[in-house]
Amino acid sequence: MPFLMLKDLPRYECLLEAAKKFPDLDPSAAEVFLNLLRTGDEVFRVVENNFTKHGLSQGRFGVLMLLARSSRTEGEGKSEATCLPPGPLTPAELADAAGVTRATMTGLIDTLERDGFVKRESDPADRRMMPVKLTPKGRKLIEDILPGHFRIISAVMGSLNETERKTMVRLLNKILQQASGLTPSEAAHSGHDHRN
Amino acid sequence: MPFLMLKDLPRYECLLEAAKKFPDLDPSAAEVFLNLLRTGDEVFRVVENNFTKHGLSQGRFGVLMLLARSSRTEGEGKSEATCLPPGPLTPAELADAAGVTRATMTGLIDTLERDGFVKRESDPADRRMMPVKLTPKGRKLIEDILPGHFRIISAVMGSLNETERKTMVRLLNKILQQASGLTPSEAAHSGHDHRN
DNA sequence: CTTTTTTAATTAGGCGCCTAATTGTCAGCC
DNA sequence: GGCTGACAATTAGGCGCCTAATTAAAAAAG
Repeated sequence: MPFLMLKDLPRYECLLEAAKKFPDLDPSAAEVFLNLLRTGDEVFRVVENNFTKHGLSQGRFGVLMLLARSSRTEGEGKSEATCLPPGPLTPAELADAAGVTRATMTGLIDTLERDGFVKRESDPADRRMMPVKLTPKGRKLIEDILPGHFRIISAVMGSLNETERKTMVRLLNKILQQASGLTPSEAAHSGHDHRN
Repeated sequence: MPFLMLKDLPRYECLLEAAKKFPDLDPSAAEVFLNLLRTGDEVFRVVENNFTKHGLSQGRFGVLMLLARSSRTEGEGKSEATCLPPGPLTPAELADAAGVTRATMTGLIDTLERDGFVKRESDPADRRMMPVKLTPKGRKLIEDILPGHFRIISAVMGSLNETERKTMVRLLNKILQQASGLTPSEAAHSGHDHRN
């Protein structure tokens, strides 16, 4: 999540000091904000670092995961373990599930296909569709990576007990809810909507 | 923090189910992990969205902030409100403070200078140095953006009370500590950094 | 049936981030 | 003096992400 966050966060006293010049600055809110992005960045780097060893990135890994989750239940009736519909997925479905644009997904699939991890097929029923399938090589890669990936996640969260984990999830979701309400382009100011 | 995280996180039951196939998967750890990255991503998008309206990005904003914090105290003795040494900063100092490589910083300064927000100067004492200074235009931009930026942060964190904010910061720091120990540069013994 | 609209995927072009290699400068040592 | 190593900044090339424009095909409207 390379987003240029400060390596060394300002101390809380600095935020208090800065708030004197900026009445809109809420020191404790800013502190949570900075720590959230800083920690997210660091955790992101740790897992991405692991992917790099296998020639992947977070984005490429995400695509393979979605495909693996989808195709694991192929032929079986339900998708209990994957919570995803079975069968190959289209670039549009992958983009929506991953939260990136379709143009971005095209690029990801391009390189994944070039490296032999996935394969584009054609849908006879609708020739606009280009369903994507995992190749055996891609399946092997994801299965090789996953155990280590899970161990890393477990290690990173290892200092939190179950109660703390529940608390984290609850508070993160509160923030996510608030942020999601502000995502649609210009809901910037608190409460005022001046669209023409 | 565009890192391709799942738009809809797997439900906890799905993680439990998946753990049957992967003994290394710790469901509650994975849940915190997914929520952390998802929330970080969303918050990142909200603030970045605001920057975009002013023709900035998170990275460009970060550089301007560092320069503003540094130059605000120029001439005065201390840097209480900024916690940064006064005067212009070199690309290397900016890169270290921002947590990006020097090559990345060169690119950021390139576009910021092209747009007239900063200016490269030359250091007569050491001609390798190219200290960067904020232009009046750059200073005006950052001062125009900051109030809205602070209001957005305040709004995003608005649903957390002071106790919850303290808890978040404490738990995030626990995670950050663990994660920092797993980054390769410091993870190896002796903490020496061979980058560059 | 033909035209228009919608939709899937891609292309084109830009920025931010990276690593590796390069250029220019300083500093130490013969 | 001249050589060598360290360091600042940059360049070159790649990936991931974006928006806007394009192409092709299906669906809807006349």
